[in-house]
Amino acid sequence: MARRPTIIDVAKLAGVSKSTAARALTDAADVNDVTRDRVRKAAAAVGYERNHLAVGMRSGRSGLFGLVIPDIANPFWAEVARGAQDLMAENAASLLVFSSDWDHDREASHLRALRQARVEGAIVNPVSDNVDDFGRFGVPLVLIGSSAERFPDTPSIGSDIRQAVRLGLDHLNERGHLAPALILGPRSRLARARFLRSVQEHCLERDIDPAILPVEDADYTFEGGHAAMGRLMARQPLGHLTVFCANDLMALGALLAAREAGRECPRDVSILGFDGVPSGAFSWPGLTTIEKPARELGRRAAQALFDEIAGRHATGRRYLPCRLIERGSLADLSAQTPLKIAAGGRI
Amino acid sequence: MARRPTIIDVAKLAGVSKSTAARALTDAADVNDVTRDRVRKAAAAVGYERNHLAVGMRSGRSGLFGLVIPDIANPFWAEVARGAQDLMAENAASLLVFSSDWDHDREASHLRALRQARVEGAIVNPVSDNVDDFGRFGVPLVLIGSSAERFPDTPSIGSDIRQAVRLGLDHLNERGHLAPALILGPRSRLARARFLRSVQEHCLERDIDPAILPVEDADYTFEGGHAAMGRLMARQPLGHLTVFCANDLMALGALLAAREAGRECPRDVSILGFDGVPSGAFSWPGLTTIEKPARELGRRAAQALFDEIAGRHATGRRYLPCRLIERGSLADLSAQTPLKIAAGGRI
DNA sequence: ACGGAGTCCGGTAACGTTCCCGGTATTGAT
DNA sequence: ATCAATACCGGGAACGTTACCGGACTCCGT
Repeated sequence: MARRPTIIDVAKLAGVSKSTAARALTDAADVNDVTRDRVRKAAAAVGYERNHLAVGMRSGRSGLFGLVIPDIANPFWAEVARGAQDLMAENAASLLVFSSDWDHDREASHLRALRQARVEGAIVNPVSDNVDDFGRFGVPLVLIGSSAERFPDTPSIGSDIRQAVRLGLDHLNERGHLAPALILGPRSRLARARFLRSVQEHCLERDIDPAILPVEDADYTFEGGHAAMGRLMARQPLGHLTVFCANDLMALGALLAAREAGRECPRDVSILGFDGVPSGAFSWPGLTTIEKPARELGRRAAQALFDEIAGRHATGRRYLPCRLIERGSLADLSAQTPLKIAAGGRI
Repeated sequence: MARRPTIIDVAKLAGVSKSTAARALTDAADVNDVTRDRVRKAAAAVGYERNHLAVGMRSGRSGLFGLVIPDIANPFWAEVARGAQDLMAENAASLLVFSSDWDHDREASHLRALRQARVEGAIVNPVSDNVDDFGRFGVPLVLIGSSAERFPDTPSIGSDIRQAVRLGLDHLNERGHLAPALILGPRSRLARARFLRSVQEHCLERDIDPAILPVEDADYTFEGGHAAMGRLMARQPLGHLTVFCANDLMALGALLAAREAGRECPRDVSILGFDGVPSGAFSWPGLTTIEKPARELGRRAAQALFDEIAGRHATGRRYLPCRLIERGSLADLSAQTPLKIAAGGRI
């Protein structure tokens, strides 16, 4: 188990000083070409590989970055991680990944680990309410996800919920669904408020009273969506039922609830999801949904971090547009019920 | 933008030498309790956080570990990553995550980055055939996944395919499916051979000629499974068709193909998957499958790494058992076709 | 009073790298 | 032949931490 070769070993073999060896290997000036070549050969011969710990120590740049997300096993966050990581690899940087499980203590602990590792920057989906944790992080930070809105002073990136909701509602409208029921997340979550507010705004634009939309609360889980759909069907046992769910998991739960109740999708019920999880492609029918640009979110967050480090401060929040994915969970009601509510009241 | 406080700042404020400060903060002996307390207070006061780069440099232990997998966005590998990362967090270590995209060059590049970061160990799902890359990695290594079998000299962990196949075949048997068709991966993949061999072994145990099992090749994708199922149905247009797929994605593709052909699952076709991806829970019917212990795989790989570092060499390959998840994609044929093939060979 | 054991602390070196500075050799111009 | 400019190289310091060693002090038994 031999010691790993250092630059001194390389220098010795090449017959130069370590300073020259370092210069040669860092493509710096002030080195003769033949010397540089000799050093390169020597480095290859002894199997030298630069010690990034030492480099980081000397230069202050560790080449390390951090990513703290709720759960790397969650497909959305996995995509975000992938995007961030791709950009890191392109820039010869490495990414430390942590899962916080929506737990404040765990988050704090991971942030501490990040600082101790002397990361050059970090991307975080904040679960903590403590602004100080981020304001005084001491390292360039980019927040990501809807919960980042609580920290206006820190640069952040998220998907454009307003645009997404408009996209969904427009699409629903085109297909003749004018007043969909809503299955939302828990009242404590910021994302719920933003989603609901966007729906209300767009309804008003269409002269629809938002108050007529049936709303059910759930908890962003499959089971929650299943139960909420049950309540919705109890409230409206007859006629076509259209539901706009605040995430795909609840939409899939709603889909199952409908089938169990003997109401077939898209014949008797229409379901629109929100997220773009892969599972939506394999349900029956396939889930029509609005896809968040997860991977791009990760890439852009990483890019923002690089920009920040390079001195291009881009504070404030940036929104990335979402995309509609049509599969089969929406009925086309536009023919059979022509403008039932629209221009003023023809049946 | 003040400089980050070092242990010298702490020592100064506490009125001790940096040696004493270091001792106090590392819970070492040879330091008075009141002194230790004073140092702790001082550290908190200046907001000191230990520089892991310097520690790693001095002690040779960086606290960093590496994970190189094909794709962090793939749900199976995301689970593996999560398991590994959980164990890292429990041991105050950090995990560097890389996606190789099944690309040799990318893999090599990531391994180099890992060595330069002076990781204490790495978990790798090998894509490269080059034994040297791993034999001379220079850092404790644990391989993971079926492709690791090519490297018998390096400790590795994988799911127990033989046990998994027996589980699936036994379950199929109990429900009256004696000779399922097979949808396998590409012939180039090692996992295919192992899967097929296990099926053959278990068939022989039951006095079934493996040669009578219809086999179709695909490429582990949804589309591949879809096409393979089409060919299978063309070969056997009548009667109940039972298919054992080598992964869940192909199984879901097969499910769709069956439905498109008007053959209802589980009435007309039965489909058994292999992997345990989340999407299988949301298909219709839910996909009965054999779940690989992905998260546990990650945990155990990390544990093996720690063991290795602690000097407990555990070379050789370890297999983790898989688990059957019953959902709805298998018909129960045991009543209607009582032992049609069993005792001796009537078709 | 003295030696020895024990407790606590400070100085120094070392980890591997890069940067700064000064030194030598070479070149070209006068 | 001399000087200045240039090209190239080596020595040393520094980044922040911990391990090692030795020194100072207290306490106790003789």
